[in-house]
Amino acid sequence: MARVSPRTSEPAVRERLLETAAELITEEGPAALSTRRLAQEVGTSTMAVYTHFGGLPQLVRAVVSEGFARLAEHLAAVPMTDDPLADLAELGVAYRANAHDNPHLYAVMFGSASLGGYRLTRDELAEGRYTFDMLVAGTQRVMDAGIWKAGDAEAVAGQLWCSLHGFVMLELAGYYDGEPDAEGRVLLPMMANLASALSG
Amino acid sequence: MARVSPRTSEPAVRERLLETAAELITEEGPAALSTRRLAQEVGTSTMAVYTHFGGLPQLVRAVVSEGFARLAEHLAAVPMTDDPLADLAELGVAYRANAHDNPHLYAVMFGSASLGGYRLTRDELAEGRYTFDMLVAGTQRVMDAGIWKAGDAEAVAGQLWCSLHGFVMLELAGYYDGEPDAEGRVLLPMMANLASALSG
DNA sequence: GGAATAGGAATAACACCGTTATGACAAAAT
DNA sequence: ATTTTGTCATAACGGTGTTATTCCTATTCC
Repeated sequence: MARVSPRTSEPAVRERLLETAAELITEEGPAALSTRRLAQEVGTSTMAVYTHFGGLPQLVRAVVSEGFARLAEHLAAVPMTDDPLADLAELGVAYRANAHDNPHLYAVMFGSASLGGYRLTRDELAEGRYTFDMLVAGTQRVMDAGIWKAGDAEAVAGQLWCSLHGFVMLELAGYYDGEPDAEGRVLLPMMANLASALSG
Repeated sequence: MARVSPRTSEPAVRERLLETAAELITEEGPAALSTRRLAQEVGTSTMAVYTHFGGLPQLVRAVVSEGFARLAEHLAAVPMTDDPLADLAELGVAYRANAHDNPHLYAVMFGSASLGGYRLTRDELAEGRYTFDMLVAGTQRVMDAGIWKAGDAEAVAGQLWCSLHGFVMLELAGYYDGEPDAEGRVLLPMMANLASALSG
């Protein structure tokens, strides 16, 4: 069984592997993450990756899991006011901001092709759906306030998610590079337009 | 200078490398593409990749370029009727169909993180924008017919592209796996909803 | 026609990668 | 005190992209 703490209060190797791996992906991209580089960075041997995670793919999955947690934190940090529609827009802004702060990590989270081309597991999909649930809740609030006509909040939030995710991915790919104010001139109008489609 | 044809009418090695690389990515994923595997498949040595393309990344760029060409073909094959709105919907359906037929290739085309984490060049972005231009033209037709209120067709098409791309990416990642009729229940309603926001 | 030349391709090597087997070592459990 | 168990270091295996070198062949020039 896992040693609780080896007397010394140093952070466990597992934690440091996770943190450093996330750092490497975030700062230098997925290609910079290798067992040898990681082991050197943490100050251990490549075996640590296998004793603690079972292999590099599983470690990446753990990093992805933390990425979803960060995203959830970003979204949860958005304050709820008495203007549900503005709150929903802020949710979109926070969603994009998180992807911008961790572009490589975001790409790994949703980019099914990267890092050996593994597919997301049921659990990872569930973590993504948790993000989606926040959009559903925000949409439901707008409907409950009578700003949008009542309807299938999941379907509407799904459309919202597609637009958000698509915009973020295109932006990360390099489109909108010549756009100085993508948030004000693309993201917000997009959400406003979706809103107008459902108002009344 | 490049030999025009070595007397024999066999397809040039460069062409076969390109075709086989696209096949490998399409059928087995990006991870299956390696210089040695490719050389063996084509019946040459790994050096061919370097003499013809300069390296694996450049070859991948060439494959991506062909992927954009395929996408353009798919979209150009959509017949234009006297119902511009229906045509635009068909454009979206064709867009998704192309991504479904070549999921790995589509992911490489837009997945900035995959295969060594290279960034798209200006030229590749331009090829993607050509796809975008088709959406702009389709949108313009709807506006010209008076179905949508006249306005910035580029902005509207951009929103359309975000939604389309986001939906396709999420679908390829595994969300919507439990949805038997994603086209009818997600994609088409999404486009219809965007349409209603702009009608009048 | 023969020689010079240039470009394509094969071989082998280098450094790196993920992974695994082996063994040493220290902390728990008995 | 001894056994057990989890952790990590070392070294090896097969694989990767890339490069230098060499050979060969087809074109080009005279």
